[in-house]
Amino acid sequence: MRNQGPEMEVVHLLRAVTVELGLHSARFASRNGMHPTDVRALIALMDASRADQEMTAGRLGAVLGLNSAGTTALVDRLERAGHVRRVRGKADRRKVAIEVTESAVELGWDHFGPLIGRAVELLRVYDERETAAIRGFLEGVREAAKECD
Amino acid sequence: MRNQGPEMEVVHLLRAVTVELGLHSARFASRNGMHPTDVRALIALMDASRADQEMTAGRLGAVLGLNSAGTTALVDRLERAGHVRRVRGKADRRKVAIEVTESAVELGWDHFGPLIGRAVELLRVYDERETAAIRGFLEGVREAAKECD
DNA sequence: TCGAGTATCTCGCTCGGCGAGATAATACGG
DNA sequence: CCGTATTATCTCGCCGAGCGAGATACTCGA
Repeated sequence: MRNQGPEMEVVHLLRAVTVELGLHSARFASRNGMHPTDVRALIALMDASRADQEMTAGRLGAVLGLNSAGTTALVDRLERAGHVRRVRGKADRRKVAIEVTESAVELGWDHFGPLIGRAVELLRVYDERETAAIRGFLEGVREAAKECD
Repeated sequence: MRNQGPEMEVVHLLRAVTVELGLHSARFASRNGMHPTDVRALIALMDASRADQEMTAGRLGAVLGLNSAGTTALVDRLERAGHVRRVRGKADRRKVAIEVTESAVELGWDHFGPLIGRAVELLRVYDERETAAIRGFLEGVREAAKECD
């Protein structure tokens, strides 16, 4: 029942990929004296900056599943390491916007750039229908993971 | 330079999938009073059992990147929760083989089964060439993550 | 202006993981 | 066989990430 069609091989492969990508992030973390949570925080911050919306301390904690105390400690760590700046909200001065520093972006690019480059190379060999299949499968899994709660 | 061809969209999508799968594991962990590391340990143990090779305490710690003290604490936690059994090695009595209990397997299947089922469904709609593309891309990314260290 | 609401921070604590070293079992040269 | 080096795991003491509770600082509606 819980056994292998040929599809299960791909499912295990996807899981292996997530494990390997997790280890890749962990190497980045330990090389820079950071913890897994700090890396997740930087990724969330860069995502927000790419979407051109400001990330406050509270929203960051919510995304990472931390409470306010843990979030403060996290931002303290990142700020002490120079990866992040606290900027008091101009409109609402209770809020604290968190901005990644240029040095943190460089650091991240140095580590993740080569991997991203190779992934992009991989995609070049596929035609439109194959690329659509890859995109469709990934989107489907993302939705499924969101909904199977 | 570090900007968007249409390929970058797929790369970001893959990253989003790993984030979502991570959150799915985290839900499993918190629902069962476990920590992320405990879930990773159970996955490693089930992988080993699927490959029909015994997992010792030391090997488990190495896979997870824990030292011996942390590994002992981890196995203590899992054993206390009834997810795992310690079995002294028969050939080499220094070694301690770790076996997942049937109840842990059931627990894992209850949580991950639906997601796996939906992923398998997704794959059914693709023909052989599309499936090969998905497999090829995932294998390529796995290799790239391993090699970009 | 006052009080309710909201965003962040401080304090004290728990517990996962680490380093160092103890213990137990095996391997191996003499 | 015996003693010593080696290997696998465990024990002890400590550090630090993250939590709960409550303090602080700011905003907004009445």
